[in-house]
Amino acid sequence: MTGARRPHTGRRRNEAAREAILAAAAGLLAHGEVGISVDTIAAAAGVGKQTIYRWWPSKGAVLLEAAVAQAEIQAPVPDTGSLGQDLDVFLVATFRTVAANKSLLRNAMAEALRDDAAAKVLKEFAVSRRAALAEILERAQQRGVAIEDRDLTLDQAFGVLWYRILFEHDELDEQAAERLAAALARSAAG
Amino acid sequence: MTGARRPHTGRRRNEAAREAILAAAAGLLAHGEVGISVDTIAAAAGVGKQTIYRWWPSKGAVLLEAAVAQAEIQAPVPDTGSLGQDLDVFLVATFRTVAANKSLLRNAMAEALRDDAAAKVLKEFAVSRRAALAEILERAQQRGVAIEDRDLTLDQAFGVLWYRILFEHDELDEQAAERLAAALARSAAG
Amino acid sequence: MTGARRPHTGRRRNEAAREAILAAAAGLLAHGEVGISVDTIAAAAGVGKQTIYRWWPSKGAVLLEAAVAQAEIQAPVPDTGSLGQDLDVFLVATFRTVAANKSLLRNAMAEALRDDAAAKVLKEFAVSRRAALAEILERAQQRGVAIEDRDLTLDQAFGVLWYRILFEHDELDEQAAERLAAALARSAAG
Amino acid sequence: MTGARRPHTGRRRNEAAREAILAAAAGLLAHGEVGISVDTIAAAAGVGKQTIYRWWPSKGAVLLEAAVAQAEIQAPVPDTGSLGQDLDVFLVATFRTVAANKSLLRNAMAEALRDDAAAKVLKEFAVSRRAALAEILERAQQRGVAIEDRDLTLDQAFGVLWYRILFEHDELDEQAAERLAAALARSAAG
DNA sequence: TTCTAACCGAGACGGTACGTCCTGTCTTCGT
DNA sequence: ACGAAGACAGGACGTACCGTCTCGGTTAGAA
Repeated sequence: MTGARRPHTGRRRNEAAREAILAAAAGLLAHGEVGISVDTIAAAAGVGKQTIYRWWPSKGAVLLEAAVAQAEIQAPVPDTGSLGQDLDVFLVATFRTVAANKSLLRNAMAEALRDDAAAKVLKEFAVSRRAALAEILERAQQRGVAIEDRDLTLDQAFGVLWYRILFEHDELDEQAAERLAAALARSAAG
Repeated sequence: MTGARRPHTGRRRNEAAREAILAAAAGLLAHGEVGISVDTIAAAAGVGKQTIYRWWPSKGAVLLEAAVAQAEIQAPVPDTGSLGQDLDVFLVATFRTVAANKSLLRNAMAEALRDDAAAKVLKEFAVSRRAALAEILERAQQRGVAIEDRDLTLDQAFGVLWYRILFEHDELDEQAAERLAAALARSAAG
Repeated sequence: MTGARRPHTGRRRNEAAREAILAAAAGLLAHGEVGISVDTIAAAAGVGKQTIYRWWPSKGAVLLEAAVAQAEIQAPVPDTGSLGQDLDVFLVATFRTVAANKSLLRNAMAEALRDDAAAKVLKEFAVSRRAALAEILERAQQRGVAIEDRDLTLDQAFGVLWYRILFEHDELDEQAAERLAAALARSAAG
Repeated sequence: MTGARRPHTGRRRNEAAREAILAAAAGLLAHGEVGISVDTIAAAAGVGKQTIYRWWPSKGAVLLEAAVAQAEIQAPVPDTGSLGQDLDVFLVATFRTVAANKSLLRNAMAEALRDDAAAKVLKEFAVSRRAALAEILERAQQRGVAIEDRDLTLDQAFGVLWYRILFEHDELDEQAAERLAAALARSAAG
């Protein structure tokens, strides 16, 4: 990765360097490494360490930004007209993405637990994901479906997700997503 | 803490030293410290570093064992004859203990994500807590209550718990426990 | 000593740090300490331990370099026209310097016996001192004085010196130097 | 070496254990090892560490005693009636023994430089060797040979010996011994 | 056009923690 | 009382990493 010679951009920020850093970080995170060091990221990106610290406040912040950028789910919020189906589509897509980025997300959480700047990024990510699911519930309510406890429903969805990411005791496959969707539909619109 | 002179026990393991180490580790964990070092633990316990490494494979393993020992919930599995009530009692007690040990559990997870030995201890802890809740559901089934998906119900309970421990976006109070208990009762015995 | 703030030198080696390390090491050596630790040197020099290990292969190598730099005798090779007088002047000066640095030299030898890198430095020092004395003998030969066995004469001079440094059974004063000079003159130019 | 089962001797000191310790220490010393630890000696001797510390004040003391016992030269003080011949015989025998135990003696000196108890043993050894050579000179004097400076002559002999042991710049063979003997004869009885 | 300020790769630096090794002491259990 | 075994407190070792700093070089845009 070091080989990619980037042209200097004079006194403007070098966007290519920024991308190389995030790419290198994402690569190391996804690879499941545990002790990722700044030197390693810098070397993998072919970048000086200072270039990292010029733009991010700490190692954790870089890793988190890389993780979030990587895990950013393309899954658009579905709108099938049925709460059950919306939940199912959303969760199946979410589980799929998460399963593909599991070690990255575990690493992200590990960083967030030690680094406030990283925690902030992870929380923003979580908030944006919650908003997507909240929209689905919101629409159902507007259609007249009674939702018992919206926040708790969101916690249950993402709680199960993160619990399985972190404890690895059970699968993160399509079937798991569908069962969770069904349970949430029962519980929310009890 | 260093002052506590312990009698040597010759060529048998010194149980007092073991306890001093776990107590020191638990104290530091509970205090919410983030960068707990082995030297700090050793100094606080009045112990040589080697005595820690003689009995635990890594720093994470000590911290986890200390955390688990500390968080080990006394809450006996309730048996009120009603699933809803059992869930309520169990979760209220669990939330209370967890709230009192939140930073300890966050630290524990941080260690577990970096250290396999620590992860093992945390998983054993999780398994034992799941077993307690599983017993409640089991008894309900034996009383004829139809439980839709037992494992998923357990994941929902502990998922919400850990999600709130780690993301700190919402309370871990009695009311939250009761709302979760109600939702689980609806969802499980739909 | 720690207080002496040194300016950073960017990516070039910081010569001031190098000197601070050698000065700190020499200070500890001269003080007659026996168990000099790298941490102690680093602390005394106001330097990180890694800065020592970046430039020296081992503790012994630093200590030896410091010892040699310190003991490097200013005594210029005398040229009085008489072998006996040259020997006398050289040995008196050498004995004086050695006596003033005895514990430093003992420490240096202790390191050299345990550390190959240190041994190398000590040997280079010994070679340079031998060369100085050899020059005196050489000049005497050119003047027509018959030297029986030059290498052995050198060994006798430095042998007596080190023997007294290490075994401390006898003085290293001016009188001793003069008696040795006389004996060597007798023996060499027998 | 551990295998050699020794019978317990009840409450009397076990002489076999003492010998096993010295033998193990001598073995390690002769082998040229540099970082000889007490555990290593104890294990090689099939002995508990405490058994070593019960009888010797420090690691260095054991090693030195072992070294001295090993190097103890059998060479009886010769009495040929001629100073030159006596010196020759004595030094040739001494050099031979020393050459065979060089790394042992280097190790011994390394210990002595760090351990006072060891230094004491080494000095006693040196004194006894000096006494042997002094006897030769004494007898020559009684025969009417004028000895210029007896102590210095002793220093020259043992100085050259130790200098070559420690700096390893030249041989310790028979020829070296003979040349030294000749030089000393010239120098002493100038 | 020249100057200068911000960027970049590189890597040394002070400092903290790691996990290992060793010393000399202490205690148990067996002879 | 002694011996084998080995845990213990303490402390040094050499390595890894963090975040800061400076160097020497490049380029964009202000003077």
